[in-house]
Amino acid sequence: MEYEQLKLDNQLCFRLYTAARLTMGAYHPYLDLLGITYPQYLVLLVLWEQDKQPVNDIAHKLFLETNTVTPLLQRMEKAGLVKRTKGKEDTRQRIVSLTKKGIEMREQAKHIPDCLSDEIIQITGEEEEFVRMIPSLDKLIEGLKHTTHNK
Amino acid sequence: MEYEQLKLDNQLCFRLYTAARLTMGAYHPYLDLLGITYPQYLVLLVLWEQDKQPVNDIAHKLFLETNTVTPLLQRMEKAGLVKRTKGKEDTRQRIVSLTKKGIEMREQAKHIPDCLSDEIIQITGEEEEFVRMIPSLDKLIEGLKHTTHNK
DNA sequence: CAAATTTATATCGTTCACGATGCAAAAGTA
DNA sequence: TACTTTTGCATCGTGAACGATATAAATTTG
Repeated sequence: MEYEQLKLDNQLCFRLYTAARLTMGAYHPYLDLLGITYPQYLVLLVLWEQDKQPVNDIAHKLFLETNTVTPLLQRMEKAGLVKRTKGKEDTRQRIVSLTKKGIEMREQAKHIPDCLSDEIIQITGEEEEFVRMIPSLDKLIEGLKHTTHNK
Repeated sequence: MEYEQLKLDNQLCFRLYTAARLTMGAYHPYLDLLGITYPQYLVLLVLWEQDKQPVNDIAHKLFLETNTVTPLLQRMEKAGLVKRTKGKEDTRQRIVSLTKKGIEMREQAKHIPDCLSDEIIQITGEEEEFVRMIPSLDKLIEGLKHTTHNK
């Protein structure tokens, strides 16, 4: 049993990695209709809650690096979802704001979370159990932020 | 409250996505010492449990597509961790086997899971709570496999 | 057995994710 | 005020992830 810990079956991270990918897969049909990807959907969630934010704020809320978010925003700008303007007080900043198209997409996206819940319930007969993981996941995320590499 | 469901705070998938990325980040310092990435580590876990498997079996165990795993294996072959030989009964198959270097790495990787557990415990004062998520994650993953897009 | 279909893997193009690095503007310091 | 450091964002290179497509070998069918 010397290598027992190295079995895939014993690994939490592998579950998170897999569950995250498959969940994003489940979003795919809905996001395809809107012509956006899951990370782009996340950016929209952030902007729908509060429009006109600098790149840094968006990256921080998504726990991503700015060098991931910048090209993401460039693609979204090319797709006509957002526009990026120079900051006024701090000209280093790029303020990201929603276009008309980006604002209107909220209405079409409104039902996605419920669609997904329904699908999960229909397939697994469960929902409560998964929602109950949220506080644990938040605690884990909060802890992982203070890991050597994630600081 | 019309858009309440579209808040980042209410999204399970966002937690999974973030937790998975940050957990992989926590593995980073350990895997760097071995010169491998997290997905490469997963492939090694699979091969350490059973050497000499076709690409398809590896992909299936990791819930990945073969067009993700093939380039991954090519990089691992270039790094001298595995070799890929033509299958004998079925010549379409590529049998992936560990090299000496790949076999020996198991010894160096042996303590990684415990190192990570210790780190999590030290930071969050918790471990049980996260381990308790595993059955729920497995149930979720099993369900998600039967989603339209993940079939 | 020959033709059609399926299967195993590979290749290509696009989008993330992120380390390393660069650059200009802002902030701090002498 | 001149100089140094920090900050905000961008660019580049590498490694995933995956859809679409290609190709050859196996399997099924007629």
